Amino acid sequence: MNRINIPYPLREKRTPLPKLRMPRKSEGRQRIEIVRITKQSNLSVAFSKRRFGIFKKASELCTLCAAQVAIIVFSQNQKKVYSFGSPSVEAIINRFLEQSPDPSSSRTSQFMDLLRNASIQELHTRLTNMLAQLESEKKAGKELQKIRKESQRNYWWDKPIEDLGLANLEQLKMAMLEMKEFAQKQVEGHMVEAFGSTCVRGVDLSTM
Amino acid sequence: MNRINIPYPLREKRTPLPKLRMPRKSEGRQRIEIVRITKQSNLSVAFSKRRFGIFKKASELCTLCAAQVAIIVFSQNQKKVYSFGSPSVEAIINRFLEQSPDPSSSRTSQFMDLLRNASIQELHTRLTNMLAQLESEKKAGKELQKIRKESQRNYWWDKPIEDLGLANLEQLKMAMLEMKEFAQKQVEGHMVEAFGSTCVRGVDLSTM
DNA sequence: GACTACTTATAAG
DNA sequence: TCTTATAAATAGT
Repeated sequence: MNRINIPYPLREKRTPLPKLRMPRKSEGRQRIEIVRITKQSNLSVAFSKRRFGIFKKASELCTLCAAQVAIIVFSQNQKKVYSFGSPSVEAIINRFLEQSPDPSSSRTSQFMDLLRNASIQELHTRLTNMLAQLESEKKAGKELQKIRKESQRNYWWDKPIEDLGLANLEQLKMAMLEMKEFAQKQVEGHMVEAFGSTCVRGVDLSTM
Repeated sequence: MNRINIPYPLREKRTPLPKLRMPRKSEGRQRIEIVRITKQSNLSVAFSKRRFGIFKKASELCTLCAAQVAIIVFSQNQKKVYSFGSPSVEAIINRFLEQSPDPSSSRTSQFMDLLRNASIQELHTRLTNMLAQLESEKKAGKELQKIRKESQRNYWWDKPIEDLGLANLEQLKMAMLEMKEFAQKQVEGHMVEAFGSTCVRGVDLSTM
């Protein structure tokens, strides 16, 4: 990792004898699209490597910045759980849950809670997934619709993206409309705040 | 990031006129020890960058490997909490704690009710009005925006909710428009369903 | 809030 | 697993 990385074309020039130059032993790391990996073997190795990478990064963040971090990862089939926590997953979960705001009966508050905790990221992630899924499905020319037992489902946002149906998409649309409302509320709140009034707690929206 | 990285010594050789060669603009990234950063300013920026990096990695892991990930980060002074969750932090925490799902009290259930109770017509009307208002607010608020201490934040999702500025709301709006467009396309058109996956609950915990 | 030149992560094999 | 070549993250400016 620490060796000087000489681009191949340049290195090639430094090799006088074409016959002697080493053939590429590998194409090296290739850029990949952030789309569901289809090949199971690739998925497994990527999952391991990346999970490890994230945990390592988290560990570094804790040390470098005196932060407290908890990470929970469910594998694809949800058979396994991997976790990282400093000082401990449970301690951090408790802290996180403690500072949960009281449930409110107002629609806006409910929605704010949702947004605060997950929704933008969640929806965005799902959107990305859906687009990717749609593209690949188009490419593959598949249009098979499986009949499934909807009855055993819970809520659509708890399901894998590929399980979303038309009715669910309508709900998604409505959810997004609600988000717009939320945005407007924020603008209003922003204006108010600028004039000296305040509110609110310090939990933020999750990232994309 | 994607540009070819030509090692400086080589690039220098390719520059015939010494006078014209660019002086090093920076030392570039330096290796650091994974030890608590003492300088507060450095710590802050490192915290932001790395936190973002981890969340991004987590997001990628979710998409690439169909994993479910939750991350909670308490900042150094523990004044702020940052979280990432796909599908949601709470859903994953619940799974992690192996709590029995209680649909009637969950946020997703609240959200479901919220969606059920709203009429599309109503939301559309309100949406139209809100968009118009948002536009005008955006222009009118530019001045106020400047006055606020937006100083060195990078991404809106890094901010506590009360700090969302108009520009950030614009991004939020864009994200929502994006999702809305997609949802409508899907509703009007076709939805591709794939394989039926089932909800299993994780059992054995393993840690890194 | 952008850059640059590094270090680090990782896709392929 | 292990290596290689490249993509991506990021320390310092």
